[in-house]
Amino acid sequence: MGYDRRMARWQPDGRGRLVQAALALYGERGFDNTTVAEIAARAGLTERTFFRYFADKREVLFSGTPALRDLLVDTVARAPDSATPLDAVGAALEAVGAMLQERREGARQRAAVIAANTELQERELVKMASLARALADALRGRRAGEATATLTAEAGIAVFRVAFDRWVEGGTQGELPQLIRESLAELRGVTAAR
Amino acid sequence: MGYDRRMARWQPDGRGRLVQAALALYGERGFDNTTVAEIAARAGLTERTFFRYFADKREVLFSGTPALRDLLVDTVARAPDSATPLDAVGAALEAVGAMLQERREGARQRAAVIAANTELQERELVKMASLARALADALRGRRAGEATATLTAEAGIAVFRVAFDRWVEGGTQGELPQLIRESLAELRGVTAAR
DNA sequence: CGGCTGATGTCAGTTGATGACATCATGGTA
DNA sequence: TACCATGATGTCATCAACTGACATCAGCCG
Repeated sequence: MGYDRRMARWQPDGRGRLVQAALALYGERGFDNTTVAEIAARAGLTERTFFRYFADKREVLFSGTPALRDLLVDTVARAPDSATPLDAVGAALEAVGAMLQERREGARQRAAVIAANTELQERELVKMASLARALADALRGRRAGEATATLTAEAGIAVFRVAFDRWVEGGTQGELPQLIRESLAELRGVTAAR
Repeated sequence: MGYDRRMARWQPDGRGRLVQAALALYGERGFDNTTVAEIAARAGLTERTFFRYFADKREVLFSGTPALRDLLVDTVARAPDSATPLDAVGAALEAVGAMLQERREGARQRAAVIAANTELQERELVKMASLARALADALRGRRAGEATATLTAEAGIAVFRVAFDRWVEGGTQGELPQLIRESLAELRGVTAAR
């Protein structure tokens, strides 16, 4: 009932199927022991098609990055004028933290896959760097100085990294947004004059 | 006179020749348009030999990293007990800055090659991350707390990045160690409570 | 009907990377 | 002296990541 009998030429959402297939295979057999051909096969597609959607074998794990970037940028932009750059970044990080606190299991599974492979860690660094750049741009949009923007953004990403690691390691206890607040406080302590 | 007439079977320092050849070719024709076979040929060696010295095509540009790491770690270790973690990191960064202030042209040439290619930027991020980890370890050796060590180290690397960019962009003016001091001061301003 | 478009497939080729095995000056040792 | 171990290199074969050129064909639109 309600079934659309027109034969679609292909199954829908090839891209999404590739993401799922890759995540599963990387988790089961490891990144190195998985070929692109196998991913494509599991998704009912071809190797060539995989490379149409993703620039390379790693990129398939990072399809969520643009959404994170948007959330960061929007949150910084919405911060009140009275907020310092670091305040605005803190709010943005907490927003991302809240988003990940849902998706909890998915985020951890993905983190485990990445932690198991150097090449994937490389790509993760690249993505983090791109988020830092986006944050810095957003701060410049708030009239922060060039160096201030870069430093605040990179320090913020470091804060996120620390909090995220704690979150992943620390079993069920601990909510990511809270861990982010704590880490940010520690950063403030670290840089305070004696 | 003093000429050693024993025919060495191979030219000396194959590794060094590969580094020079790669730097030259990457600079002339770009990283992508250079094959490993070409690098090896210019060095009078074989593709297979290249991969005995370097894990991959990029790694050849980062042979200096261990020296930097050692300098950072040693400087942190030598910092007086009275120094805060951030003070110690600042001293270490300045030491590296002084080292690069020599080698000036070499450092810039290398930076230009890396700036021209995404894959190389990736690897640079990896190296920076490894330096951050080394710094954090050194701080833990000074009894800094876990999070404090990580945050200080990563913030320090961010400071270095900002200073280095300014140094590279800013023509002849500006000494790297001085730029590092300035950037560190800006970090302190950024994180100061209002 | 007929042509255009977009998602996919097919095929061939380049290159980065790795394993297995060969070569042979050097340097020590029987 | 003769011999053998070693280490740096070479040769060959192979895999898998990626890329370019071209083919297919359902659905849509005029």
